[in-house]
Amino acid sequence: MASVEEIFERYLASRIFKDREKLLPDYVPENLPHRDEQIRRLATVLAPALLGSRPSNVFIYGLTGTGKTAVTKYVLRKLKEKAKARVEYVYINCRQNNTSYRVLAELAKSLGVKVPFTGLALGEVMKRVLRGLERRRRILIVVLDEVDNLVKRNGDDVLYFLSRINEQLENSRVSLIGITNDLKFMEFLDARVKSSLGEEELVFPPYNAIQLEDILRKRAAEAFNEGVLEEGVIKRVAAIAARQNGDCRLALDILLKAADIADREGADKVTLGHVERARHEIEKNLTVDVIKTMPLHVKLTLAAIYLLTRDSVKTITTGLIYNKYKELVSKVGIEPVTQRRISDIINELDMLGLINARVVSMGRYGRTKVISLSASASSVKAGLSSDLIMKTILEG
DNA sequence: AATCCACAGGAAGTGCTGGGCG
DNA sequence: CGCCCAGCACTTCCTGTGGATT
Repeated sequence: MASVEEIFERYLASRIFKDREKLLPDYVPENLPHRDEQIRRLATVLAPALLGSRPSNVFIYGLTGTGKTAVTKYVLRKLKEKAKARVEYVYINCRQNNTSYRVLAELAKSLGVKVPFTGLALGEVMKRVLRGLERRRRILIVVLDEVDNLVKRNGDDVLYFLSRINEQLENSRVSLIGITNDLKFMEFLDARVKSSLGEEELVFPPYNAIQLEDILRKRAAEAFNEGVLEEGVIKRVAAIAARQNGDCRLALDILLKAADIADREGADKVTLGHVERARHEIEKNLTVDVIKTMPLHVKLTLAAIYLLTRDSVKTITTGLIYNKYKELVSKVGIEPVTQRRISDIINELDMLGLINARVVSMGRYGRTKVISLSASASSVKAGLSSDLIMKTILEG
C-alpha cells in the first residue's frame, strides 16, 4: 500500500495531465467546434435583450452530449458581458430540481428571495418570485435544462406560469430557454404553453465520428501533456461515442477515465487498453449507481427479472415477474405491493434503461409486456448485492 | 366474425413525511 | 397549537385492447 505522501507525490509527478479540469463535464471551453450555426442563431434570438426588449422564448432540442447546455451557457455568458447589469440569467437543471416547487424555489433563490425548501403553497412561491422580479428591474433569462423531466412528472403548471409571467410584470421581463433531449416533448404540452414556448426552435444534431475526433483533439491538447496519448486513442474514443448517438459528454468521460486509470498505474502513455477498461467501468458504474439508490420494491422487481433471466426463461412477462417477485417478498417476510404498482415499476426500470419492455399481444393468451434485461447481468448483480437483503436473496 | 385472455394504464384516493404559516 | 401544503409510494377500481383461437 502506498503512503499518502507517495500518492500525492505521484500525482504531482503525473506524466499525463497538463490540466485535468479541461475534461470535466462542467467545463465550457472558449471554442465550441461544429456548433457555429447554433451559436449564431441563439445569439441572434437573444440579442434584443441588449437594447432592453424581451427576447423570444427559445426551445432547444438535441440528444445528450450534443452541446446544448454548453452552447447556451456560452452564449449567455457573452451576452451578460456585453449587457452588464440590465440582463441576467438563471440556469436551472430540472433533473436535479425535478418538482414544480424546487424549480420555483431555485428561481426565487436566484432573485435573492428567501423561500424554505418545502412547506409553502406553490402559489405563494409564485407570488414571491413575482415580487422579487419587480424589485430587480431586469431582463431575466430563465434556462430550464432537461425540462422534460419536470413536465412529465408534474405537468406544465410552472411552464404555464413562467410563459405568462410577463403579463403581471411592470418593471421586468422574463424569457425562457427550454432544453430537452426528448424530441417528442412538445406533445406533452398544453397548446397555450406550446405556442408561447416555441417562439423559436433550435435543433442540435448529434456529432459524427469525425467531428467528435476534432473536438477531442482540441480538448486533449489543453488537458494532456504532449505525446501521452497512444496512437489511435482519440479515434477509438470518438468511434465509441459516435455509436452512442454522438454523445460528446460520454466521449470526454471515457477519455478522462482512461487517462485516470493510466495515471494511477503510473503509466506514461494512455493506451487503447486503458480506453477499453474505462468504457467498461463507466458502463458498470452507471448501472450500479442507479440500482444502489432504488427503493426496496424496485430492487426486488429487478431481482425477480434478473433471476428469471438467469434461469433462461424465454419470454418474461409482467405476470411471471409478479409471481417471482411475490416469491422473493415472502422469503424476506415483507408484504407485497399490487401488480398495478409492479406494472409502473417495470416502466420505471425501462426508462432507466436497465430493462427493455414492450407491449405485445399474444392473441388468445392475452396482452402483456415482454421484458428483457438490457444492462449487463453482472452489473445488475453487483448493484443489487450492495443491499444486504438483496444479497441473501440472490445467493439463496 | 365474435370471443376472450392477460394484462396495460388512467383516475382518484390514502397515509405518511417534512415542512411551512398565523 | 392546529391546520395547510407538496411529494411520494402505493392501493382500489376501472376501462381498454391486439390478435390467436373458437
